[in-house]
Formats: sequence, C-alpha cells, structure tokens
Amino acid sequence: MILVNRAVSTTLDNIAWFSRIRTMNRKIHSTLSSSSSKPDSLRIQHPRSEDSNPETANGASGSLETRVYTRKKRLKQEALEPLEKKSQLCGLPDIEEFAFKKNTRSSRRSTETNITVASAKTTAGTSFLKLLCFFTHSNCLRINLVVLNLGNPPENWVEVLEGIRQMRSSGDAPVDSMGCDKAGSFLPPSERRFAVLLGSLLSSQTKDQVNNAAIHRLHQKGLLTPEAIDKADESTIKELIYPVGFYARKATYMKKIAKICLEKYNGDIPSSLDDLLALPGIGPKMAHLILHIAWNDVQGICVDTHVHRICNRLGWVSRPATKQKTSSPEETRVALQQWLPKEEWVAINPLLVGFGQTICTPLRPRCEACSVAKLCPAAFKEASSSPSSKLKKSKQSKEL
DNA sequence: GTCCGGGCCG
DNA sequence: CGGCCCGGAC
Repeated sequence: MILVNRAVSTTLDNIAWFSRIRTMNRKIHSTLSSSSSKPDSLRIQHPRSEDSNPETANGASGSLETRVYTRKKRLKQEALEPLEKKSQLCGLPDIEEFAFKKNTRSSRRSTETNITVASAKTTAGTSFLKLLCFFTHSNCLRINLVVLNLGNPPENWVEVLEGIRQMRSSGDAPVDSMGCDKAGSFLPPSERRFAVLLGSLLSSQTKDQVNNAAIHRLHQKGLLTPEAIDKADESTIKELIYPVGFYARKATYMKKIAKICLEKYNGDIPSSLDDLLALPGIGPKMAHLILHIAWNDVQGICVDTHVHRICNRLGWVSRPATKQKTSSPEETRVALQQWLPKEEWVAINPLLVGFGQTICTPLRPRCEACSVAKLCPAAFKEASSSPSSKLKKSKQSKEL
C-alpha cells in the first residue's frame, strides 16, 4: 500500500514546476475520481530523463505501481502560515493531504529516500520539488510530494554557524549539562516521552540545574508517569518542583496534561503538533521541542528568546517584505524555516541557546569574545537593546 | 528594585 | 495588546 501526501510550502508564485505539480496532482486526482470509493492504483514516473539533478539517481528506477489513499483536506485552523495560504491561492488542485493520525508513531523516517524531482533557482532563492519515500512502521510505503522553498539564505550563514559551533564546543553552556532531552532516558518509550514532556514544561523559564533537580525529585517519588501525576496531590507536585519559576501554574498544567494523556492518548503523549499545542501550558516553542525529542519528528524549529534574539542580531530573519526585525518568536520561526535547511532545524536550538547563554547574551553581548563578530551586523552596536525594545519608562542612561 | 520569560487569560 | 505567575539575574 502506498500513501500519497502532498505538503506544499512555498513563497513562490510562478515557478515553472508549479505546472508540474499541477500535472501530477491532476493525474492523481483523475485516478482517484475514476476509482469511486475504492483505492486505485497509479503510476508515478520518475522524470529522470529531463532532470539534470544528480540526486534523482538515488531512487528506485522506472515506475512505481501504487495504491493511493487520501483523505479530505484537514481544516486549517490558524492563519499563521502565510506561506501555505499563499500556495493555496496559486490555484493548486486540492490533492488532499494525508496526515498520519493516531496510532502512527515513532521512527517512521528510518527508510526515507529523498528524490529531487526538480529544482529551480530564482531571485527568491532555490526551490526543490521532492519526493520523499519511506516505509511506515506498518509497512506502508508513504510518498510525500514536497515543495521545499529555500529562501535566499543570508550571506555567510554557514560560516557563522560553524563559528558558533566551534565557540560552543569549547566553553560549555548550562544548556549542555542538562536539557530536557536527558529526562528519563532509562525509561520505556511511552514513559520516557511523558518525562520529556514534563521536563520541557519545567525547564522553560527555569535554570537547567533547578529543572534537573525538580525532575529528579519527581522521579524519586515515582511521579514521572501520567497515572502517578494524575493521582498525586497538586500541592505535592508544587512542593516537589518548587524552585522552578511559576511552579503553581506548572503543577496545574501537569495535572491537566496527565489527565488528558490518560483519557485521550492512552497514557502516551500526543504525537502531532496540533495535539501538543492543544495541551494547557504548551505553546509553539515547547511543542516543537517535544516533537523533536520525544518523537524524533521535525515539523518546525524550536524558537525561544535566544534563537529569536540571535537570529535578529545576525540579520537572519526579517518581517516579510521588509528589513525590520521580527517581533515575535513565532515570526522568527517562520522566517527562519524559509531558508535554513531542515537538517539544521533541531541543532539550531541548543546551539544558539548555549551561544546566547555564554556569549551573545541578551544584555551586553560579549562581541569581543565572539569569533563571528566580523560577520555580525549587530556586533559592538547594541548597548542595551534587543529585538523587542523594552524600554518603557526607564532611565537607561548609565551603563555603557 | 527592575526586568525577564512561555503561555494563558481578559 | 498587557497583565500575570515566580524566582533569579542584573
């Protein structure tokens, strides 16, 4: 069985291969519509003959006989992805998106094959039309037709990233000693994931050591499972996690999340972005983090204030059609995802967080200690400002 | 003493 | 949007 998926994300309006997608989608469409309710078979040909890209060669050759299942398009509930909206306006036919729902969990990317069908360079950057093929755990071959748009990456970003990596490899930042990724690494999968979720919840707005200790105390009391949290007193949880910021709120969230996990997810944690976001106390930053760590699934970049601040200092992100800094982490996330290759999406967070803790600090960044300062537009410029100007009524006249 | 932070709530 | 939670870093 083969599942066909189209995931489109692009900022480009008029690229030649849009017509290719249209053609392919029409093919799929007509195949589907002629098949009444039953799934039908479909031939997808590799356009290798007209494709000069060497990557094409790594796929299976010839054609694939496939069965196609689709499902009706999911309702878009948020308007935050201008890219997707735009692509919808381009008049692409609605081949539905096959989203893996419940019961489809971990490790589905192990056998992924990445075939570039076409690529195009434009003033807006480079875009690829790719076929991503992989077997799911239930032995379905899943095919994703993906339009990847790499917007114009900033000059020298590779060099900058490499420089930061080197700075980070020597002096170690707090984030290295303990991220929530270590939480419960000794536990069975489902419990480990729950522990990861708790760790993420606690760790934000909190120093890592404090969070580490809190997790440790919870573990000692056997409170790393949804069942245990559900039964435990909220006040008990409060006391155990106490030194973390917002402990009262977080204890409440933990109770609610545990209950939801038990009732809706059979004691596991949600595996989709949307379902994670629906949990109380879980916003975009933590949802992406949890998806990375617990499910090894990369839907987006985990952008916290460090990533937000540093990307803006480096001039890596800006508001659409302007050169202004992005004003929120969410905006930064979308902008960053437009050009940063997906391979870096997971690594970028710990990298920049650590960098932000040690060198590119919010206040008075240590540009003199930064090896990539010469490539940084903001180097030696900021005495007291960061992306969000936060001088309300202050008398910030002293201090440098 | 003031500001910070992720997410929620009004 | 801006206030709120809460401890800790300036």
